[in-house]
Amino acid sequence: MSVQEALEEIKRATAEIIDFERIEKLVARYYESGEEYSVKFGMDPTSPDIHLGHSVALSKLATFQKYGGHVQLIIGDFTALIGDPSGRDSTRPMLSREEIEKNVATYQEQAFKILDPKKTTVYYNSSWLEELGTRGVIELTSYYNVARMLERDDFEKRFKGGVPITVMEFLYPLMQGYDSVALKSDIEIGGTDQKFNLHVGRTLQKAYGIGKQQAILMMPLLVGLDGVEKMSKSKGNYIGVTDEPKDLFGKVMRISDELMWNYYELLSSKTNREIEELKVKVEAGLNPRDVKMALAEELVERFHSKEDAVAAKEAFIAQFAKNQIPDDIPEFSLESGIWICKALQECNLEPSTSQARRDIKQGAVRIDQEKILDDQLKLEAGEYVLQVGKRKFAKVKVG
RNA sequence: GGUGAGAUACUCAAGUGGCCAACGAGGGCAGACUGUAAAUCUGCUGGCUUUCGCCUUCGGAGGUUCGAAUCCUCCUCUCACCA
Repeated sequence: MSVQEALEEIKRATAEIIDFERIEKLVARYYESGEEYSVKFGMDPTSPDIHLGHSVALSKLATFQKYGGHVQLIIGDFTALIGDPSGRDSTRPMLSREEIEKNVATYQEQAFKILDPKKTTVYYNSSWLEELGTRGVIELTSYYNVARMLERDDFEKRFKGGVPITVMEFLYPLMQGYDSVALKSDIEIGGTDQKFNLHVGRTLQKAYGIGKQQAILMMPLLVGLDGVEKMSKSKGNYIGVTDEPKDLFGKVMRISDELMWNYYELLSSKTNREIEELKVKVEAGLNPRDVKMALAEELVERFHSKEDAVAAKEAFIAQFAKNQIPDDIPEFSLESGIWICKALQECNLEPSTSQARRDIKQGAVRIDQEKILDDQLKLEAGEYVLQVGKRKFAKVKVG
């Protein structure tokens, strides 16, 4: 792979790059002399739930690792105590030590499913921020002024809107920036929402005179399953990295064809050339479904295993292409003569008997593949497979 | 602190005494069509096996009334303007 191609891949799907010339030089130098450069990425262990959106930056880091980048993975255990104000309309609640430590463990585990451990060094920013001391903090704060701090979008909105901003929150970007000073990072990656913080790192590197300024590479926010809003837990449009293989596979299959390419660029480890080839094939008549399946398979393999990926794919084809009943469905024992609506509720297929009635009327309920329309039906002794819609199944033993 | 406006289901938002389990939109679920895609069309979207019935719900607590989401009182919270 040529330097040019490597750079193209680094640039792929980025939202914005500051000082790309520097990245060009670093990569070129690696190709000439094999000398590595450092790529910094900070993870704030503030939430226990990680979804694909969080893995976008990690995927980009993995790309850098292919082309001479050594990753500085910073666990923001100290800054998590403060809470990143980015994109927030109010002060973040502080987390306890225990919560943070628990999150750190999950984050690290997930990160190394994507990153090459041989080309990664993990740092805890408490290790230098804690010993900075009051004197150090005061020095740090002298390098930035209030007007510039208030320029940032979210602060400006809050300030104008009369929503309180604590002085502590001013410290957050300074400390994240100081990480870049401490580690003398060459490049830093972050989401577009990190723009301000990333710039502070650049500014501080200059102020402290470490002899270089980091290039900045910003990744766009991943769009969720609905294809509109950014992926987030609270919107319910997320794909969790700890989702079961089948769920993960199924969720990826539910994204639109358009969005699929976006996911490919942001998440897949495929090269630009490979992705281009896929696009050409689809143009030529290949069913986009098959391309989507390949993506689903890749992601399941990344977060679980090769075997899980193959199994998930087979199960998917059996269930949806061949209309077979999946084999790992939950089983329940029920009493003879139970009302069908009650049974559906008992098996967690329906939230209420009222909802069950409505679904039966609409022909959404099947017993052993046979559609039923009688909402007064009672189940006699025997074994049945109950189904609601295309995705919800339960095996029941009546009697 | 003063004045005014507001709080309705997952979200936005109608409704100002009975026709209200509550218009409409979005979202969600389901059906048709499909590739579990998108788009489109259709239905549903509080609970309860007496389902043209019963019960609970319109910020909270009381009250008026045969009857209240709607009127009155107090409370809580949000927003706007003024100071």
